[in-house]
This record gives sequence, C-alpha cells and structure tokens, in this order.
Amino acid sequence: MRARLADVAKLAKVHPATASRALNERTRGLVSQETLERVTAAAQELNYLPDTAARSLASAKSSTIGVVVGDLAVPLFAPMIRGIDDVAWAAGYSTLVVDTDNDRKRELTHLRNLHAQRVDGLIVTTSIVGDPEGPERFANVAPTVSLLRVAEGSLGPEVVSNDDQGMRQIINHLVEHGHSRIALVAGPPQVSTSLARLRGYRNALCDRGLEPDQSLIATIDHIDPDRGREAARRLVQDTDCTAIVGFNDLVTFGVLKELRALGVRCPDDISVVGYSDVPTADLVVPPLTTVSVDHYAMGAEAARLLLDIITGVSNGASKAIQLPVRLVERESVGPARPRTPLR
Amino acid sequence: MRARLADVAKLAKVHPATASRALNERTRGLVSQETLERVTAAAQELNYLPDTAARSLASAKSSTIGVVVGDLAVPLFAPMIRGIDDVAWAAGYSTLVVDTDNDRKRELTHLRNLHAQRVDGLIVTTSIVGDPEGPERFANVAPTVSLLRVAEGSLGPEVVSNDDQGMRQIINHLVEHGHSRIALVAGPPQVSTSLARLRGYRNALCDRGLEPDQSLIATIDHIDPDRGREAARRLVQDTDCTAIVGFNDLVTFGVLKELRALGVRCPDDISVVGYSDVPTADLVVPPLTTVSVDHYAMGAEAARLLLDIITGVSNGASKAIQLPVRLVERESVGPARPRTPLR
DNA sequence: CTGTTAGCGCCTTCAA
DNA sequence: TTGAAGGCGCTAACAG
Repeated sequence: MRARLADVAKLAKVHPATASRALNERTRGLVSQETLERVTAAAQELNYLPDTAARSLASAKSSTIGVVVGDLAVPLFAPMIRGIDDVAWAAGYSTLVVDTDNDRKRELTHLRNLHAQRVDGLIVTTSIVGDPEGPERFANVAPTVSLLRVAEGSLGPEVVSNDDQGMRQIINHLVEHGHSRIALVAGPPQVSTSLARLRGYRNALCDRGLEPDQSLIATIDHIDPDRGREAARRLVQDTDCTAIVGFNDLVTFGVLKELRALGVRCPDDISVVGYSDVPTADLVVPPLTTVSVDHYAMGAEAARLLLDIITGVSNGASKAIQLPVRLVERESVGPARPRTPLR
Repeated sequence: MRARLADVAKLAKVHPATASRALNERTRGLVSQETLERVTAAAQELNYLPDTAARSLASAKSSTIGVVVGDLAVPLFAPMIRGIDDVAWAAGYSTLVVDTDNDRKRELTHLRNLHAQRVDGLIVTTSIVGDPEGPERFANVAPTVSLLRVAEGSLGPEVVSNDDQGMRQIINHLVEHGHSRIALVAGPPQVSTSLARLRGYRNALCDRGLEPDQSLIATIDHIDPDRGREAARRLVQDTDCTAIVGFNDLVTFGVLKELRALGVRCPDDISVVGYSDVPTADLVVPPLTTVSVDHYAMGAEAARLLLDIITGVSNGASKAIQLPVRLVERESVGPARPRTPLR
C-alpha cells in the first residue's frame, strides 16, 4: 500500500503533525532544520505523495484552478493553457481544463463539476457580450478571471490582447501599401474580440483620414472558414475593396480560398490580412500576413492575476490587462491595385 | 456556506447515510422510492453538490482518469479528448488532461501529480517505442490504456488506428493513378505510428507487385513541417518519384510548401498524400488528399476500454483495438507523370 | 430498507 | 519547536 503521512512521521520519529508542517511549503518555517531534513528524507525513502483529496478536505481548499475553454481544437488554446499551467504549477496549483464545445448545457455541467471540485479559481475564455447572468454563473463557483473574451460591461478582472493596437498596425501597413478601400470581415457581435477589432478598425481608419464605409464591412455569425468564404465573395463582387482584413486566421483561410475560387489573385489583385498568427498561417498560399498574439503570455498573465486574487494579494477589482500584439509581415499583402466590383 | 450532506439529510428527515445512498447512482437501489424522492428534492432545494474531495477520501477512489498528451496544439487531440470526456462523463468520471510538451521531465512531474490525485486510470498518448521503463512508469500510477501511440512490445491494452489499412488505401489510390515510384516521408522511429505506417507502406507496395525502394524513403527525426520540406527536397532532387506520401498532414504541409518553392507543381508534376485529415487539410493548396482518422472515436474507445478495466468488467490484458480509417480524396493526387531527378 | 458507527488521510487549532 | 486532539464531508461496513 501507498505510504501515508503517519508512515513518514514514524520513520522520521516525529508526530504526524510535525511531518505535515515540514512537508508543507507554508508551514515549513515552524520546524527545526534537523527534523525538516529527517522528514524530507523519510518522505523520499517511502516515496510519499500526499493524498490531494485528504489535503483538500482538511484544508478546505483544492489548490486547483478551473479553465473553461470553448473549443480545444482552436489552436490558440494550446499555448494559452501552457501559460496558465506553468504559472499555476509554479505556485503549487493544479489546473483542470474543461472543453465546453461552445455548448451552454455542457458548460453548465462542467461548471457544476468544477464547483463540486471546489476549485479555488476560474479562468474563463467563453464570455459572451451582454450575457447578464454569465459573469455571475462563474463568480458563483469561484473567483473568476476572464481571458481572451470578456462580457463587456462586467467589471471583473480580465486579460485580453490589444486589438486596437493590432488593427492600427494592420491598417497602417495597408495604407502604406497604397490601400484605401479596406474591407473587414467582422466576427459575430456576441464575441467581444469582434467588437474590439471592429472598433480598432474604425479608429485606425479615422486616424488615417479614411472614412469607414459600412458597405466594406461584412459581418459573419459564425467563426468558420466557410463564413469567411461567403463574406469574401460578397466583398469582391459587390465592392471595389483592394484589401480584406479577416476577423481571425481561420476565417481568413476561407477568404483566401474563395479568392482563389473566384480567380482573384492574392496579393496581386487583393491583399489579405489575418489575425492571431496560428501555426499554419505561414503554410497556406500565400503565407498570411497577420497579427501575432502571444497566447502563452496571455495565459500566464491570467493565471498570475487569478492567483493574486485567490491569495488575497490583490482584490483584482476591475483589473484589466491588455497585452501588446505585433504585425507579422508575410506575403499576402501587396501594393494596392484599383479594381471594380466583379458584378 | 455551502450545503453539506448532513443538511440535505436533515431537510429530508433521514440519516446522512441514507441521503448518501439516495444520491449515489450505484447505491440508489437500496433506498425506498419515497425517501429517494424526498432526498432528491431536498438536495435540489439546497443546491447540494457533493464535495469530491470528501467523496474520494471516503471511497478511496477519485472517479477521475488522467489523460497524458504530448502537445495539446496538435489538432487531433481536441476531438480525441472530447471522445474520452464524453464516455468518461457518462460513466461518472472526470478527466484530468495534462500536456507534457513532449518533455520527459514535465511528464514525470505531471505523473506525480496524477498519482497524488489518485487517478483511477490513465490514458497515455506519449508512449515511446522501445522505452523499457515507460509502460511501468504509467502502470505504477494506475491502470493504463495506450492511445494512438504505443510502446510496441508491451502487451498492455491499446487503441490505435489501422495504419496498415490506411497505407493500403493510399497506395492503391496512387497505383490506380498510374504511380509506381511512390516515396514516403517516414516519421521518427521512436513513434509507433511511424513504424506502423512504414510497415503498411511496404506491405501495400508488395501487394501491388511493387518493389519497395529504400532510396524512396526519407526518414525525419522530428514531426515538423520543416523536416517535411527537407525530406521533400531530397526526394525531388535525388529520385524520380512521382508521388510523395507524408507521415502526417503537418509534415505534408511542409512537403507542399517545398514543392512550390522548387517550382514543382502538385498534382501535375508530383502527387502528394497526407495522413490524419486535420481541419486545415482542405484549406491548403491544393486541398490535400489524406487519410481520415476518427480521433473522437479513438478517444471514446480508449475511455471505454479503460473504464472496463477499472470497473473490472474486463481485465484488459493485451486487448488491442484498431480503428478503421478512410481515404479522403481531394486535389493533391493526379495521374503519374514520369520525371527525372532534379539533379 | 434505514440508522449506527467508524474511519478515509490530512491539517489545524490548542497546549505544552 | 513539537505533540495532542479534533474534525473536514463523505462512504462503508454492520446491525437492526
């Protein structure tokens, strides 16, 4: 059978309580150097691993944080989770990630489980804009940090990328290549990043003295390459745009595909820019110019923020962190070439 | 404060033990219909959620299975994890997935944690061929099912895809298009799928009366698009191959990219086939013909197998499940056109 | 079918 | 600095 604390204590010839103190980071200071060594040695020898269940029960904390993700298949989550993991682990916390498949019912079930696990905190990437009970549902389980997507309006702690900056970089880059008819494939409005990027797009255009033209904005209701294709078709057929900015890389892949299907060359006829810099962005044709977001850093930052809140270092009230982004120039942007709508 | 079992019991006017029985799937039969209803109602009313830690401690089982993954960013893991999740949940088990970043030290740390969590079982996707202590390291923690990759030689339960069938389909497809000089970018030999696909390739060629030619096999030491590029260059320059089969889609994306860089058209000059059918496989140029593996099903199957072992339904001894695969024809394969090495 | 009685393995007061 | 005692919330025998 596995070694228990009592076994370690016996081997070290101390009381279990003392062994406990020696083995716990936080209480280690209460123990003499010598016993500490004896206990540590004994634990090592017996290959002792504290039982997390017992520990949670006794200490009334799980040392676990829950991570709620909408779709693990979205490539940006992998680095993000690693970022979370790394700082959580360093602080002695485990991480429990659940994939809701973007399904409300699944989310609820998972949330119940996280609740039952008594997670000490929550990192949520599935916030919906304007969802009134959303934030509460999470906060009801444990202190929550919103990551990537936010509810907009709730004032909880959050970590997002600086989409205003990102859009500005894109627009500047495009304008420098002579573009002035710049179209946007805007994401679904219930996703906060859609709004943030749309705002950034408008602001950046204005800053450059360009009038935002509503007809150049194609809004999609689903983050999917096919919606990107449809949007691109409309844009190419109905407008004289010389550049298309996609909501994110995935959608932009669809844009690229449709352009090809339409016989429109990129970047010769139309320039294209994505957003996120997913790993395959430089594998498509042409390699996609896009905005690189440091998802690992975002995850790490969110974990740090959450741990500060959990441990009481910060109350986290309405602390909002915005991480910088960076334009990655590849081959999908070229000089503007004036064109007329296809039909 | 949160409701405890005692609160529910009091409200339902029964003993806590009875409430416990009523609330547990397995012991529910031991309780009268009427008390069951009372207890359920009380639990509902108090919004009772059993404390998993206490439950684990008392029952000496965590109802949790650990999933060890090498790199969450690899797209096939998302559906796989969902498959695992779905059947695990249905059986009342939670799932704890850890990303080892393909790093041995990280794997060890995570394994320690899973051990401390007292996971009831393990699904491992990071098995290394010929690693003698590998299987033991895992088995030491909990009953283990190998998924996707196996250690080859250990006789534990495992779930893999039928790579022999997959390769056969690819080779047949290619032969039907007139190819006979078919090259293979073989994966790293410590990965079991590399070996399985290599075997499948050889077998399929033989079946078609084609002599396997060692010079047509380029082995890479890392699963990475860039290695795919290098391999493709060698193959194109040094051999007269008219088709290239990649170890998996990611590597094959690199092959495609290199062909383009070399001015070799696909599929006009050289046909290309991938493996796995990742979501972006039809977004590249040309859309990639590849073998579709049902990763969701693989995950589900693995979870089922593991649960059978945990619950004693099966001893699982050397049970090996092979899931069928299916060729997805897109646009990267065309008729063979004889060619000479580029140099 | 239900109540009683003991812990599960650990942490955390309290005293010494 | 260490030992003693109690309990975290639940399940699992065993009676009844």
